[in-house]
Amino acid sequence: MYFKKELAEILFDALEGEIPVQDLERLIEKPKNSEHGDLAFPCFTLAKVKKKAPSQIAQELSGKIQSDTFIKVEVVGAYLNVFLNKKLVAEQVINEIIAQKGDYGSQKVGQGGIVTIDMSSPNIAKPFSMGHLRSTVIGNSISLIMEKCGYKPIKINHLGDWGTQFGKLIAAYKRWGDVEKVKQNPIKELLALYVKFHEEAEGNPVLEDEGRAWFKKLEEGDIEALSLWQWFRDESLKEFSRIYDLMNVTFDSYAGEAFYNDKMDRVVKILMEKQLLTESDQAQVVLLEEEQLPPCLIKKSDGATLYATRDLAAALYRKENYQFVQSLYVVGHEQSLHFKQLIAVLKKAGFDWAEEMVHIPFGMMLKDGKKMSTRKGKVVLLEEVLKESIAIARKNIEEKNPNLVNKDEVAKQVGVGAVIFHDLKNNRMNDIEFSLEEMLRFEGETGPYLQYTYARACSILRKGNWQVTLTEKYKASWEKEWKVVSMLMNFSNVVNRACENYDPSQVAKYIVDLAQAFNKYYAEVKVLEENEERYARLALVYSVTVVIKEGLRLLGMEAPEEM
RNA sequence: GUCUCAGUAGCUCAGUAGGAUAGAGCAACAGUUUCCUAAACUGUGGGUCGGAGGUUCGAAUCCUCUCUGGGACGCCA
Repeated sequence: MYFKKELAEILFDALEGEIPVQDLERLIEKPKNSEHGDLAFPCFTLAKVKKKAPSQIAQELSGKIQSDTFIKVEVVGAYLNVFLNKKLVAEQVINEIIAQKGDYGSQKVGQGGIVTIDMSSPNIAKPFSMGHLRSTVIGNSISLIMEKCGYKPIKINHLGDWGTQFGKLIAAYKRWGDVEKVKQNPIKELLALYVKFHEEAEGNPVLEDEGRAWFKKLEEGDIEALSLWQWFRDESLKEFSRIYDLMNVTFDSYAGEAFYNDKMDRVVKILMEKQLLTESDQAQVVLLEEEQLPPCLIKKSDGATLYATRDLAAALYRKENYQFVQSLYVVGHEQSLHFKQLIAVLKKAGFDWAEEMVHIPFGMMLKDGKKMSTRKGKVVLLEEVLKESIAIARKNIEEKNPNLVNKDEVAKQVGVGAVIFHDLKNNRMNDIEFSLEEMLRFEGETGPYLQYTYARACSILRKGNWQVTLTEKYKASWEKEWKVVSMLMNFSNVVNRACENYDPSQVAKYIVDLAQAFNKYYAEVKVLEENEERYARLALVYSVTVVIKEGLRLLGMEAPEEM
């Protein structure tokens, strides 16, 4: 809210400095009910200091608020309800939006600081499931929001491209694989080989040894193993990038697990030098008793490293390579303990910057109330869901707007938008029960609803021949527009809060509220009616399009001008 | 067992660093297109905010305990 500080200062003077301005500002709130004005100041806490009844204090203060911006003050019980000068404020807000366009709501708090974001991170040779969707979509939106707040995000796709599983995959391919089949449908074919390997291995333990042997060869740099691994990786990545393209997600780095292979000895050495390693059951661990955490496993009893070791190496590399001010990990809540341990180990090793690392957890995609398992093949594939969603969008266009020119493009934007928004609209931590029906709902609080609102607004602007002009003299009281205006005013606060809390749902909910307010407005007000307020109304409609479009962009969604 | 997340309308969820009568969407029912795209809008019904204590002028929100469900807890990531 723009004017909190201003009101706080006036109250500060009125109270003759008895209470610090910051405290006053914190007490000021936005009333839920618009009848209670635009800002409210409850006087309960003052009652103790002043030793007077709260309502009496409110009464006394009300006389002392004189300002062009605060045009009316009402006392209701212990509350001081303050009303803004609608004309002054509305025109200020709208001119700001017209001048700044997409930059409206941008901030500088980040001061160009680099923030690495570990996100998406699918496993090579495995399908891109709905589970990976969350990390991708949440991470992408956080990167956009942080960028808007002045940070410089670096998106890192920490691919699962190393491990014993690749030995098994190579072994399976050598036995039953077919070049052409893999080329045609890489992930499906590789997954089939992987599944077959496990099935066969149950009755034939030789296979396990074969798999291990191939992974050993891979680690030792065997040409054949390495080239097969490279090939699987390339093919998988090709398939993943189809999905990323569809969702408009890009990465600054694809350095995955394999990348850190040669960087782990150093980590072990550092931990050894600092005497943090302890032997336990032939394995090397870092004890974290003082931190009240279970020990962190660094080396297996056979000397091999583990994912904690790899993540430590990655953390070091990222700090040295990027000099981040924050390092974010958008990874499921199941791994919360792992990240606590990771940060604790780094701190113990004397790396103070470990405090700049933040795990951003999120709830799981559930199927029938349970975690989805890749093993049973019952996993839901993201690409199929997206295709289905696009098809439904396409069908809707055919029904509702058959004359639309670029139907395929719009269907893509709407279909993908529905899936993205469904994931972002709620608190990250909530588990999501997978439901196609729910996800592909296009009415109510959904992505398509927001895009539709935007398209309608654009349509009005087209019909009204709206041209962007600055500092036009408006002729309007802004009474009916006020609710929308006050929401537009709040945009930067919302962005700010979303950034501080790494929470895209704040933005998502805000756009829904804005869209609802706007839909209500133009359902009862005829924007294009020829009278002296027409220009002001069009300016408002334009402002709404700017903010909705920018809000959607921050979620990673597109805003078609017609649909 | 320890740690952790969640529990608000039939369903899915909001509830802004405790505040004024607890809000949306979906579903149900009843309406709105000679009028800017009905993917919209209007109205109706629906709640012991899991439970019990406590702090406070004031608690869905903070503290303690408790119940229910999810998840994690050394050689997978």
